Amino acid sequence: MQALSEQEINRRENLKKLTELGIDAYPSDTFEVNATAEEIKSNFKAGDNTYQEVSLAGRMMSQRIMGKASFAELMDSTGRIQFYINRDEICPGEDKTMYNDVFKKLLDLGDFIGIKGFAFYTQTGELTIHVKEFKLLSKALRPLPVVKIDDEGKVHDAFTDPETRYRMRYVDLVVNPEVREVFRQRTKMYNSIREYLNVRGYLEVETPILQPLYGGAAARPFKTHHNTLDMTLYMRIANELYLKRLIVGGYDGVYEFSKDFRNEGMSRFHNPEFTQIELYVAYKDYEWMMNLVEEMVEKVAIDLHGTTEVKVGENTINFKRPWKRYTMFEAILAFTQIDISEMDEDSLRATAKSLKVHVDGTMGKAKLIDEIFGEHVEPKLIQPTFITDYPVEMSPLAKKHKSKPGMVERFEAICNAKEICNSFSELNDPIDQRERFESQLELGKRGDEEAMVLDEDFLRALEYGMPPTAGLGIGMDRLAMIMTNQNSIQDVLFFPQMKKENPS
RNA sequence: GAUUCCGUAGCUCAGCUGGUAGAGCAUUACACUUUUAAUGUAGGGGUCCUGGGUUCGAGCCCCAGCGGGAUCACCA
Repeated sequence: MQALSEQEINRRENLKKLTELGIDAYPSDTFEVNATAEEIKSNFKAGDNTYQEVSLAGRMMSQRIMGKASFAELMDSTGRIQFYINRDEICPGEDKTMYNDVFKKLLDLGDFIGIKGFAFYTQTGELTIHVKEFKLLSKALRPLPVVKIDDEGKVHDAFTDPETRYRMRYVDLVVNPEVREVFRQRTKMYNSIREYLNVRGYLEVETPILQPLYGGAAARPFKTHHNTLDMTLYMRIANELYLKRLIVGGYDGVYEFSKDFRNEGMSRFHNPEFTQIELYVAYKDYEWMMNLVEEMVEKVAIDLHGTTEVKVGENTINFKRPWKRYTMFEAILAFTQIDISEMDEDSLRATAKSLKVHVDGTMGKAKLIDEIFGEHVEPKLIQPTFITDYPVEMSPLAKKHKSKPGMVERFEAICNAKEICNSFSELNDPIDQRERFESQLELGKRGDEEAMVLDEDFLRALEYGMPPTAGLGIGMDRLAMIMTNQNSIQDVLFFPQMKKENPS
């Protein structure tokens, strides 16, 4: 253990002195709370008879001691409120210990206390709790960063170091209320989606995270081992194949908020564990699903912001239906003025080169189209936009297009230049599915580490028959970044993955 | 993985051309019964990320490592 800092030593000494005074710094009894800072602030008016016997609990975040009276701030989960303490009211008798020693010296910033008293306005007009008694609820042995806000609302000495904020999120949450709000919004987003789907009768389910075969996406997995069964297990990269098994089993609609794991690079858009929601609905197709996505995401925006407009960085994104729809070819035509819909592989490669897109010899038709799109279209799609009809080679689990050869019935929604969802009419032809898996195996043999593996049990399930089904995956972290205007995935994950901390 | 910037007190940050460590807040002591970035006075607090090197002398220059951010590449 590292040597204690001066302030940590002081706090430990204060703890000892409190114990000597017979004060338990970590009492076990409940402290009854009957009001919150926010509630009092929004409801109390001077002269009211309300809030005259309040009881609040939280951390003491600042102290302004003026001799025999003091002002301090209490922060509970709803916000901060000032309180006032007067020596002779706290200590009516001869013994002034509770004020002179306990309040003024032995309490430290960050300690949890409970206060009882009444609400009033000070001479300067600040809503304040006049404290009649207080109680230490839990002592903080480490000092918090001190962030101050002046009367113009300017923040001084903000706690901003990203490394410390992510490693010690608990501290970040204590001192940065806007961070607490981001995660409230994230939960609200989940609730909004859950509500939308539950109302429609879809069943929220749980499927295995530890899987004997990883499937449903193209990615490298985390590998682990079960001792008793002596078998290799993988952390799921997607839950698609399990949810489809449930559709085979007879449910009309199933969804799961799925923590998925991919053993790949990290960036401000990528964390090794991340969350997708996947939804599968029987007897529907991708056109139907497009309407659902529009409606559901529009609802999320309204539930979070009261409007369909959301500010993200420099942009204002409007989720109001209907969203723009392009086929892949139309989108490329619109942004490059080149019609590639009739091109063979050679002219595609030439076109890609002329557009300064990176090409190499291993790229097939599908990959070339994808590169052109990624380079020249995606970065320009700020407002929510559907891109439909992808080449079959890139979508081994999607159904072939009903009228366009070589294409599958698939769409992605792009927003703020990033994919936020991926969806298709699910492939339910077991023979076609086997062939697609087999061509994936070929890719794997040629060294593609992300190629899908063949899942015999999934094929067996399809052979029992899966109804026509529309499937959807939404990257919840990406959506949260947009909905809460955060620049990095680390800012919408409580505990983003970090390297090992320095031992010093 | 590549490039680039960064790492100094509990927090936020200065630190010049290499000359022996600074500020504000926090902390300690005293004063102060309606303050609010409270105030006044006086003090204490440092493995300058780690390890090497150059130098009479390194927070600063060089090399290596660790950690973080940004950008790029693969991917959601």
